[in-house]
Amino acid sequence: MAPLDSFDLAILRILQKDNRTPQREIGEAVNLSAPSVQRRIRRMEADGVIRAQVAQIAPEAVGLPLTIIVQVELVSETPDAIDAAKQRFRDAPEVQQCHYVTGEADFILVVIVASMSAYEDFTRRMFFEGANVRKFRTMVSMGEVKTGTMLNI
Amino acid sequence: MAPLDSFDLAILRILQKDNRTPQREIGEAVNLSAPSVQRRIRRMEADGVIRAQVAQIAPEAVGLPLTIIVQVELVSETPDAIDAAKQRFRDAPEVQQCHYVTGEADFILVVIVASMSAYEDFTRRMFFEGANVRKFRTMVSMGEVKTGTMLNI
DNA sequence: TGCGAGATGAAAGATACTTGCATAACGAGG
DNA sequence: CCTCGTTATGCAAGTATCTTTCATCTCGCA
Repeated sequence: MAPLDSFDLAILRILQKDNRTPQREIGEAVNLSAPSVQRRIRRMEADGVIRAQVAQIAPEAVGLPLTIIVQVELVSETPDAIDAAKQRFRDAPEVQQCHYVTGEADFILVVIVASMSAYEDFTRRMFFEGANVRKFRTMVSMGEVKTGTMLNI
Repeated sequence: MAPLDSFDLAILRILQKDNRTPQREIGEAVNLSAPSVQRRIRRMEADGVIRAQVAQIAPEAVGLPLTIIVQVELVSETPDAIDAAKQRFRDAPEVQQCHYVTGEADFILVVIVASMSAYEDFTRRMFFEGANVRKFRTMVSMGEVKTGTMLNI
């Protein structure tokens, strides 16, 4: 995997703001022809530098107004138990983000749901029924101060 | 703002996975012509249902391998103090996500940085120097189990 | 100096996007 | 029950963008 040069970074800076910018326009901004821009984008996609190209949807506009952050602590922390928990969280459609972390908690989840009762249902499926969870702490978001992935590159 | 019908939701389901799917292809999937698909996408952009269309970049590929979740507790919780903190976090390029939450903490931040010393520098700018922060708790991500925004619609 | 790998830009061809227009569906009001 | 106005739709044509090809260039290295 070839390292990224300053052209690649300049292209990424544009694409992470708006990936529908025409290649011609990107080329003008970075001093490269449109085909060159395209080849670099393709290479970065193949290398996994660009993970996906997506539309970001406002959750409240599609009936999912609740964002909840959850700290999860496991009972058993054997590798198998941790892998099982990871798989469980990965497969849950309500889970937007999940991090395995150091510190007092084992996992931090960002969950988006339609209502509190939907969240209650989620906790039952995820944290009870032999789920190896010692305890979990719920923090309800009262406001999305900042969202998205705008890397500082 | 017109409510979303099942066509809109079907289009969103496709776009949040891959927004470079051709409109013709989307049209075939949802039983609509390409121009209709386009008009619906434009309307949802104008209404703010679609917030942005972006490329998702792998942080570690651009020299930002550290993801850190921070719980922040303020000293003063007057509206002015809270707004000041929000503005501070919003303006910091290292902050990817910031939620104002209920519970023991006031804010949850997701911070992406190049190194621990970059994080230390960040904490000095954000949490010291008269920043109205009583305490903050750092949790370093040992693994991104799941990332992104794939709403369950 | 000469070679080879890799990247580049110009141009042509293919694909996708956009617009104009006539028609059809839906509601509100007579 | 009908008519009208509003809105959404598909088709077709025009425009812009993307993609491929190919000749050239650059750079590292022998």
